[in-house]
Amino acid sequence: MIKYNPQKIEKKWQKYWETKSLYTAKDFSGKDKKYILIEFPYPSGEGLHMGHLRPYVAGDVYSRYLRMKGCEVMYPIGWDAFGLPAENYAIKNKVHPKISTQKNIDNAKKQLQGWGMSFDWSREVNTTDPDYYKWTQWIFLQFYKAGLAYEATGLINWCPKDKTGLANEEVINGCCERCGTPVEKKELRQWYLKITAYAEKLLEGLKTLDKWPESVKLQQANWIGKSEGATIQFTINNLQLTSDRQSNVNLRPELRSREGQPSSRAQVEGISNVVEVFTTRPDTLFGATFLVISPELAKKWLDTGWQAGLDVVAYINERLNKGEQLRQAEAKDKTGVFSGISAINPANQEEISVWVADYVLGGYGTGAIMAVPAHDERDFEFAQKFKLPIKMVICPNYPEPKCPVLDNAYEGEGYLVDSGKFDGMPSEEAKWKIAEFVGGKKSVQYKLRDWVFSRQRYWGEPIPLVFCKNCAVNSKNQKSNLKIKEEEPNLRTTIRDGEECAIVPVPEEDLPVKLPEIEKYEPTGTGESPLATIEDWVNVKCPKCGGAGKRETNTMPQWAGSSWYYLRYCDPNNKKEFADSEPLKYWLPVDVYFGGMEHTTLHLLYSRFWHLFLYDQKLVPAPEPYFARVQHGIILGPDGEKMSKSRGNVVNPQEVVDRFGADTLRMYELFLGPHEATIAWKTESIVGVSRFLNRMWDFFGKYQVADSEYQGGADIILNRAIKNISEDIENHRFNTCISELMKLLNRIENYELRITSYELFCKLLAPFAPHLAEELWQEVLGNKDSVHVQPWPEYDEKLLKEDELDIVAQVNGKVRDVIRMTRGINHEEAKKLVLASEKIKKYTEGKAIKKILFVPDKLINIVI
RNA sequence: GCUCGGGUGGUGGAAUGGUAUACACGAAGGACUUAAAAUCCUUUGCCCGCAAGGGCUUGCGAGUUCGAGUCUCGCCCCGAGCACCA
Repeated sequence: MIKYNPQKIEKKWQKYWETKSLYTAKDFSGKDKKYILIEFPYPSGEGLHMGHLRPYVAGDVYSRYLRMKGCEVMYPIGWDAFGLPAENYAIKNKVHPKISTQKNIDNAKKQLQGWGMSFDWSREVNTTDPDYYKWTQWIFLQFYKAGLAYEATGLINWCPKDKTGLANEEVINGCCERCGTPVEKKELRQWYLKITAYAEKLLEGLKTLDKWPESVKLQQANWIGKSEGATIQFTINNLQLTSDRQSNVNLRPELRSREGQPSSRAQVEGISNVVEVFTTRPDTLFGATFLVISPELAKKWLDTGWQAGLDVVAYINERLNKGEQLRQAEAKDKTGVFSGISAINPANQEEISVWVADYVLGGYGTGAIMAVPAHDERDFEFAQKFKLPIKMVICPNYPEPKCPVLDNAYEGEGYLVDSGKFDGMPSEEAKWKIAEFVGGKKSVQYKLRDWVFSRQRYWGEPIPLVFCKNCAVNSKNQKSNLKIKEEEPNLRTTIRDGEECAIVPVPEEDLPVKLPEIEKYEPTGTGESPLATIEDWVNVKCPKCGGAGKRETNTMPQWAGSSWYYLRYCDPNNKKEFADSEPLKYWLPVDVYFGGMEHTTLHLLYSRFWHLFLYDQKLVPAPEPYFARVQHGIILGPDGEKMSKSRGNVVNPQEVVDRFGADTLRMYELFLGPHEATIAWKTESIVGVSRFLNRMWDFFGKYQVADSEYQGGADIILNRAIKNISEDIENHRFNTCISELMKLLNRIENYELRITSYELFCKLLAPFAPHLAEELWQEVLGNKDSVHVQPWPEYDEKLLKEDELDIVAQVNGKVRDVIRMTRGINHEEAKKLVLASEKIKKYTEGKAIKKILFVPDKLINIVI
């Protein structure tokens, strides 16, 4: 007998599938469409690794299954090819990223084909292809025109190693998501996408995603972080202003928080100087014994004329200069300083002190809080440290003559005490009553920050905007002189090199704005992009007036191209639009999106945002892009630690392919454990799967054309396998699919089978081990077409059940015997059989039988 | 600290409230072989027992139920995410 030689047969069938275009998806076919998506890879120099294998195999098995079920399946692939590694490689080796990227793509493509992936290569996209990023730029301009892309200067996260700004989502534990370097805060001019405008829609949309894992929805909801409360104003008493500001007190700077959104308003107008705070507990207002403002807000006060004590100024500066990581590390020990200012609690008119402390965040709410130490853990700690009054205003029980002395804050609900006319009121009810009483306004706050969208790096999509001084002047003249009807509604201006410039979007017909060829890719580190040094690219005719303009030199983050790639797959070669509405209508939404947890609050949130925006622009047919999401756990190294080069525990999938073949690799990966679990790779266990495939080969090798008509109980075994495997694939429980296949072989090995049963078994194997199944189907069973276009077997309900089965006999819930009975036996007869059992008699002898429970075709329980 | 997941043999893991430990790895013994590898057969949760057989067992403790790995409550441990968000 010829031995199973995976290397030989796998190459053969991969070529066969390619020439037959077996996996090309047709638009508008009459079949039930299924769009299966995996997160497209970054083509790195290292090639693809285990982290790619897991979702891709899962998606492949599912796609192959659905095709056999008769669906029109699109399982596309592309390349998320912009990004730092290619650029860093270019800096080191003086190779243009375009070239190294192409090399890596070719290599990765070979790998994927070697794994037997049934991707539709005719729809391949590449984010660095100008025909692709033309549309990334075009979508950016739609954001711009809608007022959702804006420029602002603010304190942003800055990675000192990658020398670029980062979005909030890219900071993991105070470190850069890419390189792990501690992130710094830097004051920079940046482009933002106003994702906060979609906070509510992003949150609401989650409720419609029934087929998403709860954990993913929860994580996104937490990240958006909605809180409902009230803003309340406190009057300040004795704010010292510098002499030159004394006469014209107007402390209302264009206050924008560190990421550009409007935040704190320190209104010091006329006689009444006011601090506004946000609280979710207005019911505790009578217990507010001091105010705390964030260093960020304090700094703004300083900048607008507040004359604070030297110690206060020193504290503010010290805190603001501290790195994010250090600030976080010191979080346990509260710091702060008395500002010298006092304020009036609007509920009881008591004078309270105002403090500056960095446990209050500048970028959230108003940047200032009312501190209620009795009912907030953090305020309590601060009050204890600085010996500030702690006044209890909520008691868990009422009426209670005395509230207990607190050794920590009571944050629960209860009844009001010491709160004037509100005494005795339930705290829940008091919330809005007190807020109203002091003229507070309802307010909703989100943790979500606007998305810092510009990067100071070379290898990304140029932001397609031009700055024009001339246009800014023209626009002013138009405005002041003639009231021209055609006034540009969207014309906004910015300051460049100290001069006001109009922001002019590059017209659609001039897109894409291509990345220029360049000598030096090094980031400048100053916050300027390396593109800024290329004079003849930067200097450009203004598309509006034809005068001298300058290009925006920042590029987009890697998340830009990946925020809409799944749309392009629907219509990858469209020259006129990012995708035509008809194929979009046919394919969307993505039916199942396989991917990793690490993207939950990055790509998965960003692309939902883009999609919701495009929906509002009537450019996509539905508000949510992904109908179902399936997340996988990471595969650890054999030592149970995360795979990493420095640890030396990296298992390269290629080694497994070379030794055992792709089918073994695929099946072992699935067999490891539940798809969503984190599991260590165990090289010595692979032989189990390899042995199975070898036995499969031998089993089919015994096949003879002289097939027997009678195959005994094999029909029941096969039918049950069809049912179990189908259900497990539908539920993405791939590990039990593999054990079902193994069980099937174990049970059926010694039967003589009909040819149709061999065929059936082969089809069940096809999604998992596509090469071996094809070999058996065509070469052994002698079929002329591919096994992968055969209809998936259906099971026969009648054949699932055997005529005789084992009924469990219990006494007091403990199994004492197993008795063979005919199917459908009734209570009376089953009872007789059980009571006649010697084993049962032993337990029931001399005891009174209280009752007998009967579960048809399952068990009998005798209670004594 | 808060929010989610989890804790089942030597290991990875299986089990619509109904025979816990399927499937696989490893281990032990045997067959084939000059030998080894490969392959095949047998055993393999723990304890007592020569055996027949019996008892115990899903992190710990309680509860609901005829019956709990599965449901409820409390505790312990592990993993992930967020992290002073007022």
